[in-house]
Amino acid sequence: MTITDVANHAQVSTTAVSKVLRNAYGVSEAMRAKVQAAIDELGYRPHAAARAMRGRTFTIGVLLPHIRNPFFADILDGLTEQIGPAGYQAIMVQAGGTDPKEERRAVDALVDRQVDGILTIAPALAKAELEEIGGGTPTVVLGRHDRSAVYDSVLDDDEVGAELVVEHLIALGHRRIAHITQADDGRGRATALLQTIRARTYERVMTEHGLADHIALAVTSYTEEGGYEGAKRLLARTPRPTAIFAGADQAAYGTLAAVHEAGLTVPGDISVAGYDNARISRLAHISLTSVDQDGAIMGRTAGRLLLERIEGRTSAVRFSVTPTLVTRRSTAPPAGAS
Amino acid sequence: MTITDVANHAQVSTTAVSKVLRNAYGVSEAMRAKVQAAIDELGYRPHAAARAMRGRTFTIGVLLPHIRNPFFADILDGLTEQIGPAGYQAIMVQAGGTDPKEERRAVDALVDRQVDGILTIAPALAKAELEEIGGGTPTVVLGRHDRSAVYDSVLDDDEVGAELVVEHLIALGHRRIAHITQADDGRGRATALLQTIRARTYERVMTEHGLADHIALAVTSYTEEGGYEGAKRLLARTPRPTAIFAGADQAAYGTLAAVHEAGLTVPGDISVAGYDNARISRLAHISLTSVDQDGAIMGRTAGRLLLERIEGRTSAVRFSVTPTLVTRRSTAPPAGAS
DNA sequence: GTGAAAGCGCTAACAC
DNA sequence: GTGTTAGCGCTTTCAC
Repeated sequence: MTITDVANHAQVSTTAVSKVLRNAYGVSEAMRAKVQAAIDELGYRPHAAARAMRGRTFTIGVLLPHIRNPFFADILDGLTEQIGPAGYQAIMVQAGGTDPKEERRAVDALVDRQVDGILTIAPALAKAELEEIGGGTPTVVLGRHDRSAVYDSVLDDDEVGAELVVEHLIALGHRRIAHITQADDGRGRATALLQTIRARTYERVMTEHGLADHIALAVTSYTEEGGYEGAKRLLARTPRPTAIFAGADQAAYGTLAAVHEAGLTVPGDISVAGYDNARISRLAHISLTSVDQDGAIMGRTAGRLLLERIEGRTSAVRFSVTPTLVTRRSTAPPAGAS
Repeated sequence: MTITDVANHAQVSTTAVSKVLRNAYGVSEAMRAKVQAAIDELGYRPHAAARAMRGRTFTIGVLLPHIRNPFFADILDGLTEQIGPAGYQAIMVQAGGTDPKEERRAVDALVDRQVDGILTIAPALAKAELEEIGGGTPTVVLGRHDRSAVYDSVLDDDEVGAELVVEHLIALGHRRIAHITQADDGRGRATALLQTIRARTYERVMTEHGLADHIALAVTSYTEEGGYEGAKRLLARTPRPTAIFAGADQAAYGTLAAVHEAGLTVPGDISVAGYDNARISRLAHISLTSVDQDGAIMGRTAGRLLLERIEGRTSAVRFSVTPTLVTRRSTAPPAGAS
C-alpha cells in the first residue's frame, strides 16, 4: 500500500497525494476530497521511513534519564498534549544511568532515526555535546541552567525552589539541616546542573543565617537508593541533623525509609523535605513537603518551542517556571523547640 | 556522511561497506579491516531511515500504558539488557489512558516507523487487533492471558498471585475482604485481561472459604486515583471491610491515602495489599504487602523472544512466571481477632 | 570475493 | 492546479 496505489485509485498523480498528505499549498478542494476518499478507502498510511528520506518524520524524540521518576510523566503528558494536535508523535528512549556515554548513545539513536526535534530531560552531557546535537536537530533542553544560542531551555528556578525549602525549615526552628544531592560527573560547568544549583543554594541560605557550621552534605544520587544511602550517612553524624532536605522526591522516599529503619519518626525526630512534588508525595501516608514545579507546563512549553524551531525559528529561547513550596506533614518544628 | 563517502574513502564499493555494516557473509578479513578503518575514521553512522527502506531498523518498539508505574521500568531494564548487546535500541510510546483507540494509534506509530519488533505491555486492544499487528511485525504481548498462534506471550500467573493475597488475608483472620479492580472496555474476551483474572480469583477464593457474602468489588482503575476512589466507596459500606486487596500497587497507594483520610489506620483498622511489588512499596513508610512478579525476567524474556522471531521463528511461545507474596506491615490480623 | 546498478516510498523541483 | 521525474541512503540481486 503505497502512495502510488492511492494515486492510481484516485486517478491522480503521486504529487497530488503527497500534497494532500502534507496539507501543502496548491491543491483544489475537489482534488483534496478525491484523494482523501482514496486514502480512507484503502486505509493507506504513509511509510515513515520513506518520508524520513526526504522530509519530516513527524516525530519528537524524548531522552529520559529513566522512567522511574513520576515527575517525568507530567512533562511527557504536557508535551504530548502540545504536539499531538500538530500531527507529531513522541518517542522516548532511556538514557540508562548518569553515564554521559550511555546518554550520548541514546540521543544518537534519536538522531539516527531522523526525529524532527529532541527534548532532553536533565541531561548529564557536556554543553558542547548538547550544542552539537542542537546544531543538527531542533533541541530543547529541560532542567539545565546553561545558556545556549543553539538550543532552547526550559527550566525551573532551582535557586528559588531550594531557598523556599531551606527557609521553611529554618523558620520551623531547625538549625542542623542536612542536604542530599546528586554527584555530577565533572564534565563541563557544574553550575549548569540543577543538583548543583540546589546544593549551592542550600549552602548559601545556611550561611546567610549563620548556620555555615551546620552544613552537612551527602553526595549520592536522586534515586531511592541514593536517598537511603545518603540519609544513613547523615543520621550517623553526631549530633544528628534534625531535618533533611533531599534534592528530589525520589531521594526523599529513600530518606524516609532510612529514618524509619533507624527507629526514628518523621517529623518527630527528623523533618524531611523533597523536590518535584510527585503525585505520590501527596499521599497521606507519605505526605512529603516538597517543591512544586509545574511539569505539565514545562512539557507543553517544550513542545511549543520545538514546533517553532521546526517551523524555522533559529534564535534561542529560555523559559523558566517559578516553583512553589507545598508544606505537608513531613516537616515540623524540631523536638525540643518550644 | 553516507555509505558512498565511506566506500570512496576506503577505495571499495558501497556493497562492500554495506556487507561489513551488517556482518554479512562474503567479505574477506582484509576488506573488513579496511572498511572498518574508514568507518571509524569518518565517524560514519548509518542512516536509520534509509536502512528501514530495505532492511532492518534495529529498533524494538515498546507500547507502555503510561510511564507512571515503576513496575514497567523493571520490564524495560530487562528488555534493554537483552537486546542492547544485539545492536537493538528500544523506543517507547505512551498509549495514553485505557482507550483502545488511543492505544491503536500509538502502536500504529511504531508500525509506521518500521520497528523490527513490538512489545506491548498490558494492552487493552482486542485480540484480533493484536493479531493483526503480530501478523505484520514480530510481537510479544506482556501481561495478557489470551493464547495466540501469531504473537508470543509473557505473563505472570495472576491466578496464583491473587490467590496468595486472598489466602494470606483470610489466614490472618479477615472475612470482609474487598477488592479494587480495573474496568475493562468490553471488547474481546475479558478473561484475557489480568485485572479480570485477579478479580475472578478473588471471588473464587472468597467463595471457596464460604465468604461469598462478603465479596465487595470496586471497579475503577489501576492508578492512584482509581485506588483512592475505589477505597472511598468500599469504606462507605456497612459493615466496613477489614482488608482491601488492590489489584495493583499504584491503586494500593491511593487506597492508603483514602484510609488515612478517613481517619483510619493501616493495618490497625484496615489491612491493605497490592500487586506488583514496586520499589516504593518496600519503603518503610509504606511497607505494602504485595505480589512480586519479576519484571526484569519478564523484560529479558520478551527481548529474547523478539530477537528469535526477528531471526525467523514463526511458532508462538508462551512464557509464564510464578509470582510470590511479600508480606509487610500493611497487613495484620483484623481488630478484635484474638 | 567484489562491484555495478536497480529500486524501496516518498518529496520537491520544475514543466506544463 | 496538476503531473513528470530525479533523487534521498541504503540493501540486494546478479554479473564478473
